[in-house]
Amino acid sequence: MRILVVEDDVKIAADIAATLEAAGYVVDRETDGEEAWFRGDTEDYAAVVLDLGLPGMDGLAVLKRWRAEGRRLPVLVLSARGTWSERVEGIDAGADDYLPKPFHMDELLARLRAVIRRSAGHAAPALAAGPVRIDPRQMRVTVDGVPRALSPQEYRLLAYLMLHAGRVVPQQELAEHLQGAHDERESNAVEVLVGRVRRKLGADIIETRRGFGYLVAADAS
Amino acid sequence: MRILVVEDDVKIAADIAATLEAAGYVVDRETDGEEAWFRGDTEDYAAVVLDLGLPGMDGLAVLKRWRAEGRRLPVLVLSARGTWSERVEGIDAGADDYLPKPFHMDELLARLRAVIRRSAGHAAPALAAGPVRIDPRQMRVTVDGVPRALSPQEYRLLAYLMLHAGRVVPQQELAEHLQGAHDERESNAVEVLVGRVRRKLGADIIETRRGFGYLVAADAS
DNA sequence: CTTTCGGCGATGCTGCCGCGATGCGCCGCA
DNA sequence: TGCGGCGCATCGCGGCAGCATCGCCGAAAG
Repeated sequence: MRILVVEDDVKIAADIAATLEAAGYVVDRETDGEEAWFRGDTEDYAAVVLDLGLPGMDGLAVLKRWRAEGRRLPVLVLSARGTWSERVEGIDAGADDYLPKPFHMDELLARLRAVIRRSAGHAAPALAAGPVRIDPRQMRVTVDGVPRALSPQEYRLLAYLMLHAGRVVPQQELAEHLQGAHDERESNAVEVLVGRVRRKLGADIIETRRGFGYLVAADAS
Repeated sequence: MRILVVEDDVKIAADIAATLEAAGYVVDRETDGEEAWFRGDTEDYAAVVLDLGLPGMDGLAVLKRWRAEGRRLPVLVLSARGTWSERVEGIDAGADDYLPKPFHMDELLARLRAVIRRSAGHAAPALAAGPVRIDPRQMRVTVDGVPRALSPQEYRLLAYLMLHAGRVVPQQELAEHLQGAHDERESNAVEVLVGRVRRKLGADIIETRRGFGYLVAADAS
């Protein structure tokens, strides 16, 4: 398993590389954005660990360029400033997961494994839960094979819930994911959005856990 | 949610405490490093806000001592000297996040929430005692495999008792854990809650120790 | 301009949770 | 041995938080 680590801070890069190598991966290191893009484009990696603050070309730009070309290799984004808006930006740019600094190496390993496994399981990373299927590349949603039109926000809500299928997601986490700023409970935006998705896809897709959050059941298979 | 604030500057500590309490947390304050270590070691906090410059025992030493003992509670480190080397030092010592002074209270709140959520999602193993199982991801409780619906408070009560299975938990400790506002015994909230959990899960799950507290038996295996 | 989207306030409903009242069992005490 | 105090169980009720739904409107996109 080859992993590309893109990180300009030498000390952090060395730490990550040591950890990954101890876990049995083969690690290539890169510090410059442009160079990183080239290597990710021409060589074959099981995954990329990508820092956002880079010389040459910004990490987000590298990621977007890969995605624009159709490169679908798993990318785990690191960022020093773990604000939610940045996280949304990273995910929107096509990151498979996001890890805010500081992090524990154990967590990096766990998430990296998850990302690789996910990409290995289905080459086309389509999410499915019950009768609902999501094709993230086309941004299309089908229920029992019948396509349904969702607005961008509705799509993001559903995708986030299905990405975390089997887990109760607090409404505050949803609110932060959809629009980073607003923390205080001053609107019912999430509830309205859930209602709209339910009307379009069916009421039984998203389950309400009063006082906890919302839940999309994971496939029993 | 109980938070331990370790900060020797009285004014700053008061500010932080006021902010956290306004956000709904229950705050314990500590100024001495040695004392802070003891409280963090013996009591149950959702997170710790830890200043580095302390009398008695240095903040980093406190943190390292917790980690050396295997205490995994989330720690948010504050420091007046926001140098990068110090930050690395704090992270290496096992801090979950680092916040250089001066900071905005909003940012403290945001990071604290992130730290708590991360620890809740990651470090929550599935609990089991007798026929009762708790799935923290789905916030769901099953008895002999049959799911039972619990309200948030009921869930927290049961989770706390099962986390401390095999130990008699005083009801005052339960009351403080559920919501520390009410100091002295002026209500029977805990007793009512225990009764409701019993009615939903079975009377023999939670045992009463008159005059001492409540007990969930640990698995004999 | 038309249309869609997303946010907001209003309203109603369900069920959570706190509280007082009452009852029961255990203990100490005269 | 009867009595009263204490700790806990149980019940019912009311306030209100949490959520669903509706309708409106400004903004942005086509």
